[in-house]
Amino acid sequence: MSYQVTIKDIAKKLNISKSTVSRVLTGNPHVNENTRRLVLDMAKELDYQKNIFARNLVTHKSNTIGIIVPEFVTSFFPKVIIGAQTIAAKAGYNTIIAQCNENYETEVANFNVMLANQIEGLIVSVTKETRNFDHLKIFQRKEIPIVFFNRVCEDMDVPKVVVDDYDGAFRAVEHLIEIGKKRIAHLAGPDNLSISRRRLNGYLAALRKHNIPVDEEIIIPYDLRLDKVKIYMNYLLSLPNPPDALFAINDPTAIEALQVIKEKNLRIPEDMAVVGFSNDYTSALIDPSLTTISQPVQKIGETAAELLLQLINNEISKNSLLIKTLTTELIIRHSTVR
Amino acid sequence: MSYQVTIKDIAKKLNISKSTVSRVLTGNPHVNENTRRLVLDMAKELDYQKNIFARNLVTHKSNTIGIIVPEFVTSFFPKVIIGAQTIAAKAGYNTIIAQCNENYETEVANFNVMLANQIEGLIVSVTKETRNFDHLKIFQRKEIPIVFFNRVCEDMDVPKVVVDDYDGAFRAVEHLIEIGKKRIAHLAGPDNLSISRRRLNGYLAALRKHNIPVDEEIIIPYDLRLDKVKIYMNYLLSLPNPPDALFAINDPTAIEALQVIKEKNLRIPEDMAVVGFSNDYTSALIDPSLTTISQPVQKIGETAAELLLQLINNEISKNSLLIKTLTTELIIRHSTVR
DNA sequence: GCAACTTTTGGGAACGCTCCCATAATTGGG
DNA sequence: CCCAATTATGGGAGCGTTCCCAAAAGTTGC
Repeated sequence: MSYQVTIKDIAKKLNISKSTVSRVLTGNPHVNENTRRLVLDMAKELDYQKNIFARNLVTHKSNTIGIIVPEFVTSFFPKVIIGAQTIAAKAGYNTIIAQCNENYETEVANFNVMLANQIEGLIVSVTKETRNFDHLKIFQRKEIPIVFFNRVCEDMDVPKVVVDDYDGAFRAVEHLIEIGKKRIAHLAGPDNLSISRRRLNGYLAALRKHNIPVDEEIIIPYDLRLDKVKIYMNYLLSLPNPPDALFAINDPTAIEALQVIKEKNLRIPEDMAVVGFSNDYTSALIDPSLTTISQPVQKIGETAAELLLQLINNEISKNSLLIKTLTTELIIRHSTVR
Repeated sequence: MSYQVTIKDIAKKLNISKSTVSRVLTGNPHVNENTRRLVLDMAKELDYQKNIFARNLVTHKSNTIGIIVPEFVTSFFPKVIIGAQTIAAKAGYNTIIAQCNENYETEVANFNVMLANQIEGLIVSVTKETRNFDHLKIFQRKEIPIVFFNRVCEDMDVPKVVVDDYDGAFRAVEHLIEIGKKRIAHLAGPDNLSISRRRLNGYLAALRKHNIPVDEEIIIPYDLRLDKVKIYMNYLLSLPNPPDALFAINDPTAIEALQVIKEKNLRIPEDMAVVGFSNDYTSALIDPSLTTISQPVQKIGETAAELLLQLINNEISKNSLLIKTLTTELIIRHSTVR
């Protein structure tokens, strides 16, 4: 690496002490206006770049937060990151980002990267494989604040940002009932994710409210590996008493299901209506377009970052049970209404 | 932040010098096997975490590379990042990621973040607005290696990773000609992006090869703002002699065009065939599914990172004119063949 | 014209680490 | 059994900052 200009160089050039230079550069008011100008000009002239490692070493602050997400392929997590990064940057914080390919080992490795980088706080959504949370507890021991979003660990007493999955699912299913559906299947997520459970509960509540019997036979929790959807759909459609509607845990699942239904030449929504969850970019574009629940994606990231910064600055308690729930919106398209 | 365990703590506990501890932790071989074990065990027991700021300060190495991408919404750039990050991690490098929302000012700001973080190398794809490259030249002055990918600055003598846009476009257009199309429009990208020019050239070459006259009237360069596509398509379709096919600069453009064509109740591909470029996730799912050119996305990131690491280690020359060109693949779907 | 301030500057320790140089411990050959 | 060679350890400077404390310079009032 090429030679780095230091405050010492500036000091020497101006024949003053490095303390004074440092004072100028840190915005300390106890310095003459004239010398301030001189230092600033010289810094610019020499193309001075502050050495953050030296700074972080003495201040014991890294000015960095971390974000760990399970995947990067759907646009959901990248959009959350944009939201979080925007807020962090405004507060002068750097962000380091890691994605886990939905893999538990990678997640643990990423946590260690975060630890090594001495982040001051962490925003996390876990992989669908994650059942053990010890790697998270290290952060609690070290008193590094954490904020969960989306896929949260409910047992940990840290703030969380979620959308109202229960309510969203409830409205999705109620919508199906309102268009006249009587037998609504549910492709659910793995039950280690609380998000799956909350959506399932919303589904169940809507059925109960409208006195529709719950049939375990048409509620299928699965591991979100899309190649499985075809199997489950074939199963559902070949039942003696097949469902007339499907509520899918998320849009990719719903889209996959739509393909299967189309292949079988069933009419959508007459024979089979479908609702997804998350309003992915693709959902408006496919044919038929997908009715779904949209969530304020970027807002999730912003809220998580705001919360994290408050934790870092001790404006709220580290293990507060704070849960920020953002609202969802039902978007009706052609997979339920022609 | 809570108290941090240092090598001094380990040394004190074991009654040895911090030099010896440091030797163990850096893998220096001049240390007794027995003390090595003791130090390692104690480090684990105390939950020792190396302070990278101190380390970076003395070694003058940040062990970090940067990646700057124009956007995060389509899955293209996130996938490239996965590829690059995987390679970097294998070499023991951290990665810091920044996205620019296709905004030039944000890009410049992100470059400064990279500078402040003393990255050892940078992988970049510029925004569609970027016409001035001074912010990149600072890196050259500081001898920090850069690798471009996808959207490159052709005037800069740094290694680049691209796909064979010319060839891809050529084959896309030749495919349209082979299915019998005679008047092929092109929705092109802004001409400051070399990627647009290369695809345009491939388009022109295919027409020339098959003796199809070039008509400037149906070649429309635009700024990639999707809301404009509708206007251009309406224009094209209302020409006295409208085109019978469209080659779009990328998949989002093609998908948008498909919507307009469908709204007008034209038959696809009979009245109007469409080919895109990039094989986005959505392209296989829409109706009709989109014929497109696929690129080895993750491989692009991997190649860029490999190149960058070689530059950092001085295994290749910094301003070599090295251009790695990866091959593309034509994926035929229903937007051109029923 | 001097004490008592206030404002501005300088000196230097400290942050946690690496790495050079010197010293101590161990080994082995004659 | 001693000296040289080898191996293992310790001491301490230095990386570029920040920040405390003290010193210097400038200001004020009587």
